[in-house]
Amino acid sequence: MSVSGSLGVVSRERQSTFAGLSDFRQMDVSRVRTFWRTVERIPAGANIAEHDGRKRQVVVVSGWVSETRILPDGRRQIFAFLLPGDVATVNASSHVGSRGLVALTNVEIADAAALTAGEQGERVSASLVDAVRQREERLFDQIVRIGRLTAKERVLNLLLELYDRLDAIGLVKENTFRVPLTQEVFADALGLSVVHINRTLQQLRREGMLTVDRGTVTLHQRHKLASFACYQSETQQALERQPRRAGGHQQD
Amino acid sequence: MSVSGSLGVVSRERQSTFAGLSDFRQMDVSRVRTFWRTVERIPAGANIAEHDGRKRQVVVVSGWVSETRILPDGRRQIFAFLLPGDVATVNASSHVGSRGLVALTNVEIADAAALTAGEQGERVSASLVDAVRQREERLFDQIVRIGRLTAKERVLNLLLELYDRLDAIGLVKENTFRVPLTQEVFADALGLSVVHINRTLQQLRREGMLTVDRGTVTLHQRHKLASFACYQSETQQALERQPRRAGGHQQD
DNA sequence: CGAGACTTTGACCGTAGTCAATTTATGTGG
DNA sequence: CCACATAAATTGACTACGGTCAAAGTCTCG
Repeated sequence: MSVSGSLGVVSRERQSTFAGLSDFRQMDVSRVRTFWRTVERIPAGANIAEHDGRKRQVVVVSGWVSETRILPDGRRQIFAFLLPGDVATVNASSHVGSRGLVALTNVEIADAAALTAGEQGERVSASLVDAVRQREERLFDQIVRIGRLTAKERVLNLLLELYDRLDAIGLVKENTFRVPLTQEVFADALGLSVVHINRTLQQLRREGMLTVDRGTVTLHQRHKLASFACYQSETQQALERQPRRAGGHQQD
Repeated sequence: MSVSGSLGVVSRERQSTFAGLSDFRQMDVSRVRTFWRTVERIPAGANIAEHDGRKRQVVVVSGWVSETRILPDGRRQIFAFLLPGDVATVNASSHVGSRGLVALTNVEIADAAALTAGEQGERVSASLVDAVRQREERLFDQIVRIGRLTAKERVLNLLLELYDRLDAIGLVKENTFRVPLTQEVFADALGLSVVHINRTLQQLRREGMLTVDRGTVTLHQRHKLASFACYQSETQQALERQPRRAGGHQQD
């Protein structure tokens, strides 16, 4: 008896269904057009390794990438998901035990060095610095998720983060967005087993917190979910960091 | 019936017992002496906040610091431990929900900006850049620990990391080192409960993998432990990243 | 010696893992 | 358009790792 939906299917997915450049936010569009020639295509499932010798910094233009480590005994941990606009440093080809970048969908990436070279270099460069900062901040969120949240909280928390990030690049429509991830991938990111991810999703659905249909996710009552899952959007975090005035408490 | 040992006691510890500057590694000694006047003392348990306004980068000179986040419901997650020589960026005063630096022992810190200002600035600066890189690498290790390792593995893995880091700054003698941490702190770092940390330590002791006596830890057969706990020292990681020759496999 | 912080135990519970079988996509070739 | 192959999602049964609660026991320090 089907419980009515999966988290998604990656490999067989028709490309460009969801993350075409057309959806890219303004600034990035121009940025990318200018350096279109430097864009490199990576097929789903492939590793993103350095070309010849040393490491390099790349920017995701379209598609989903995961930052992963495989343990010697086969266990796998996904550190982060990289979406269009995100930055990452490519290490060596991902040996067991070291960190690697794996394309979860068909992906387009650009070399950061190339992007910062042009005339807009200054601005792009600043943008990349910020992307790096955000990435680190998300690593901390990830640690909290797997270190201190329950399965339900982890799933919700991650989905809420993905919502915000996808929303920022225009990939959310009516509280709904595509998550081209296998439940197994989800499990490896959240430090849970596939089976448990499956059951947790079912429970969340039964409780009406979200809807999942073939890789399309809808979050209901995001505010409630956020407080339930200890989720703080990045903008909220920024606000708390800079409480303009120490006094004057406000309701809500 | 006492099982014979605790992980350690922090607050009441006589200061300077273990991490005096005298133990500091060469390069750092000179670095610190030159800027001695810029050193700031933080008492155990205190927060390390920014002084007046903006964020700043600080270097730990002596003592242990934790990078922490407190969740709205009281749960706590420790992201990392900072030892002498480590770098961190100070955010705003640690509100609930945001990241904060907490001194676990009496601590001495220096302002990174001040350190890079002097004549040796160039060299120091490079050293700091590397420290930042190492710190990030350790965040990934932390994610693997709490995401994919069992309790026993987590404890060992963390102790092995601490061993290497303390060894690098001359704070290990005969496989033994001081860990001025409460079991509760350990628990919050490893995403476990205090009770379970306690029992796990006992188990590890019974199995002869380590010895703990009043905050002094000794690891037995580090190599075996390392393989058991999926631990890779940083130097090992670096080696795998740069396999000089692809061929020529070696035994061991 | 007493107070408070830490560690240790015991009893019991529950979340999440494992294993193995089944069902449901998603495709593919004929 | 259908039969078959494969990846992914679901289920059920059972296990176990780790959490919770509460009560000692220890250690330090004033």
